[in-house]
Amino acid sequence: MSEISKAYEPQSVEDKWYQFWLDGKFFVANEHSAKPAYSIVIPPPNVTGVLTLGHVLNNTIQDILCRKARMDGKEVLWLPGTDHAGIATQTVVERTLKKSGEIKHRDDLGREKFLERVWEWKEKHGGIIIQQLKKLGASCDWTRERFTMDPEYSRCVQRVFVDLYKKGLIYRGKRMVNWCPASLTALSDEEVTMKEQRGFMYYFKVEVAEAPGTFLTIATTRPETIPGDSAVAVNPKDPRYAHLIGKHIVRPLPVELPREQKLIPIIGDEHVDFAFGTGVLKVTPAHDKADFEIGARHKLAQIEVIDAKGQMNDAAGVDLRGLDRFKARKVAVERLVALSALEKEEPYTNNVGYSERADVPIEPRLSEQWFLKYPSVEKSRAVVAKGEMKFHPDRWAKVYDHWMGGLQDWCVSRQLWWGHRIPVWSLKITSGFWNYPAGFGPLQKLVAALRDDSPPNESGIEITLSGNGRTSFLHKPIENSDGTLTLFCATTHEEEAVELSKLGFTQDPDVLDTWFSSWLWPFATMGWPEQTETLKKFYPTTDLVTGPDIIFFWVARMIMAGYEYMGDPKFGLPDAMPFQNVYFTGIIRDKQGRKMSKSLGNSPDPLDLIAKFGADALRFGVMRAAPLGQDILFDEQNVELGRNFCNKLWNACRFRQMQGGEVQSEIEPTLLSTDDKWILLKLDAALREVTIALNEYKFSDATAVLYRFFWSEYCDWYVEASKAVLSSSSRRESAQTSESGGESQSGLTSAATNPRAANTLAVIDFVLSHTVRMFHPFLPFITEELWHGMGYATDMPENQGGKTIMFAPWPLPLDDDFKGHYGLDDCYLEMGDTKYDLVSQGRNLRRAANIGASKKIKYILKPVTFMPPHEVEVLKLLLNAETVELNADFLPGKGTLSARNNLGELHLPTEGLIDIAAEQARLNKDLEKIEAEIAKVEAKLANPSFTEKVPVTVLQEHQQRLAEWQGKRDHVKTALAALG
RNA sequence: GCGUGCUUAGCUCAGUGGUAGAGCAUUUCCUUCACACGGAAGGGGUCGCAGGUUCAAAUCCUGCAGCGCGCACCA
Repeated sequence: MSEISKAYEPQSVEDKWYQFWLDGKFFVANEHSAKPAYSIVIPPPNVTGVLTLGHVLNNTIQDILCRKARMDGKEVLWLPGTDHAGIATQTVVERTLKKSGEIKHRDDLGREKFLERVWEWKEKHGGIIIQQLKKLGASCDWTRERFTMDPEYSRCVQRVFVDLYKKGLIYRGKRMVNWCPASLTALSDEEVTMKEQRGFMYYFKVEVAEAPGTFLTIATTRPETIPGDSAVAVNPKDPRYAHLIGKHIVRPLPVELPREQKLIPIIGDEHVDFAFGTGVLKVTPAHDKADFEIGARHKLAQIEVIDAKGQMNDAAGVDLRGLDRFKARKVAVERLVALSALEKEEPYTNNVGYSERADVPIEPRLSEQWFLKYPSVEKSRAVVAKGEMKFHPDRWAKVYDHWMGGLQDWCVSRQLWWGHRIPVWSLKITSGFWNYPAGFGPLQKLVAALRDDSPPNESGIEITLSGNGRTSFLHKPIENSDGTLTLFCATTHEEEAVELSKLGFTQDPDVLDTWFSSWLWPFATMGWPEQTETLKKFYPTTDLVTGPDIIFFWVARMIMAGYEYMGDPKFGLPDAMPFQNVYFTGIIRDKQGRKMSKSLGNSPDPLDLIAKFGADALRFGVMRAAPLGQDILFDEQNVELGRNFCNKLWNACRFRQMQGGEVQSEIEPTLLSTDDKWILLKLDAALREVTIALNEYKFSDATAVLYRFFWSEYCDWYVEASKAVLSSSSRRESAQTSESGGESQSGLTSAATNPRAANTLAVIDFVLSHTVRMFHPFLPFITEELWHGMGYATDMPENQGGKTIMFAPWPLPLDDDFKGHYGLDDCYLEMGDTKYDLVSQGRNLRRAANIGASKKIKYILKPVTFMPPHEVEVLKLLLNAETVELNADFLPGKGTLSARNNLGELHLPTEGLIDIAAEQARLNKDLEKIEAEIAKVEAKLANPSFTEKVPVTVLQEHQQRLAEWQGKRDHVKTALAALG
């Protein structure tokens, strides 16, 4: 702050200090530190993503928590990193390559070449979001940055997969999965969102084969799947249809098939709701989850009619073959009409599952995938239910519990290339396999293992093929329908993989769901499975800050992984749970309440906002608008307000700079004014409130307190009042040039020679140095600049604020000793408040008298008790008065406006300048209000049950209030009378 | 259907039993020597609706309505 600009310019400050923090290694966590640990792992953003306002919200909160923890003397680890985001990243790269005309399909490049391109893309774009987080001021330990596809991290993923496979928790199965026809991969249930869709319900009739002339009517929304129907189901209790069970109907499609090939049975199944539709359900086991289960119960054929791309296949018949499923729906309806089978169609709205990522309807599809039965479910559920791990706001605990209570196995395989390839190798064998010549080392072992019919555990056995201590896990062979066997072997070891390949095994082509890697994040980033010092020091982490939209995707799964892998006693950790507190942010929306989205274009670029207003302003604006647990409607005005606040802080410090004088000198108790005591007590209150708000994760409350304290209390009242001291002292010595080196630009200062002024500056320094520290977690850049610029760093020990405000101690509320020593009695709060209230009233009189704000005027004060000259000086200054004349016997004449409170009466003679009628109207309005209040309180006090039952303090309060209102009424009446 | 949150000033939101608050917007005045990214003074609300508990309800209870979110889902 050598040159003090009139307005704060964040651009010239922010990059400088960020580099300073990096150079000083202030973000680096020391796992050997004796300080208590505080840790957060970042929710890893998509490596090729860019910063959004959601990230700003999320990471500002984490940064506030970390910076506060550092100031509290904790050893802080904020562990950053990025996520490989399988589908999203692969899709982006694929689309880019297609756009450039380089490929038509990723097959044109092949797996390896394609992956090379994705890595190139990652190298090019991967750093962007990290750089953006730095712009925001994030105090992450960048030396520990991790990526979910780092070699060490990938090994963790493999290790966990193989371990769960060995435990029998991961299995392969042909099941109905959520298939995304756009991304051509299976998805987990969590990646499907239900959307309302307007369509039609089609009613078509079918003939009962055994009873010609008898027809059933079937209602369906998906007539294109008729060729895939292998039964018609009715409820066995349905009297309309029960007698038909066991008979057959003739399926209308495909039309070209002979009648006998289209006969499908009528079955009875409790699943059918006979109140819905016609009570007759077409069963398509290959294309509907519920139908699949009915099919399984009744051993129905699974007829696939839709392929992976969502197009009809040959089995759908000549009419539909090759058509997209939605086009096929129209054609199927046309065919039904042509057959006179369609009875009616009605507009119908139903919910359809959409792929969250690709935004296309999911196609339920039979396919072979890897599934996981979740581990450590009970512990994970209990820890939250019992409140050992706390969710904020806690209602999310219920959501979590509900989900944990209805867990479905997790489909973890994805038909993608970008991700962690599944570490399972398979080989289809025939009987000839058993006759391999003996002595062919590894193979013999394998054969021997298999011949030993009864593997030691149910799911498989551990073997070594490479012979160097590495092992693989050989799963129990799976029998195929053609009599062959498929062997599955899982390993984390390269050498074993080589051996397996030699034997003809091939690795599963699929990769794992991205969340299968990120659920290990809290410990895989800290060196697991080694027993690292980092894990010992920083696990379990303290807080997790994330959005509720990923509570199932990520939070719940991390808890389970934590228990499954960190529960091992060898770690000697106090607890296996990955974090002690989870703070769920709101979701950022635009000011119309819509979600931020690229297609709507309503998502401002945080970097633009930083460039325009500064990072501190963005942080403050977002924090101020983000109450606990509520969605945030974002408006650029919030950021503007943040900038204004920074500017206010800047200028308040600038004002102090201009006074010169010694920095942070001792405060002399005997010289403290009521204003000094008032602001010190207000500071004390603010410190308490902010500390409490932060402990409760109430960031918007905290910013509101900062704003109120600094702007409304410190700047609006204290600084203005302090000018009475600083300027009167200068007036007394007005002829003198300041001795403090020409710094007295404003002409206010002469602190060096005036002890009162010097003491005021000491109070200002005390307040500012506390304020700047209290603001630092929220506004890291400007506070670091001021900390050094104001000279507050100089007296501090090197590691406690001397070098950087980051390690300056968090300001504690004033203790009783301090208050006693400086005479900070609570009565000064009221004295200040009353004085400032009288000032406000006095200014109001000026308005009522239509006197311009800059005109110096004369007030007469009739004080209730003795009024020290200094207080009169303050009043004079705050009222912008030429004089405030003390007159205990003043009797207001006509045209004199008056205000009063407990301090006394303030009179403003107007010499007929006022609009009498307007003033009367104003006073009458006041009077009305006052009398209404008096009536209310009197009514209460007149009620015996009130006076009998109410606590004494409340009673007294009401009595006092009545007296106050009565006093006001008398005053207004007098004023009215004075007007004539 | 189940769960959950919201409904308070024109807007965005605080306020969990005892005198209705903030910021923005708005009106008027002021470019007074920290700040016009500023200062001063105003105006503006029967706290979604209906009951109940209580001396006392924006606040607690019940019901209803509207908006949002999550989960489940009937073809």
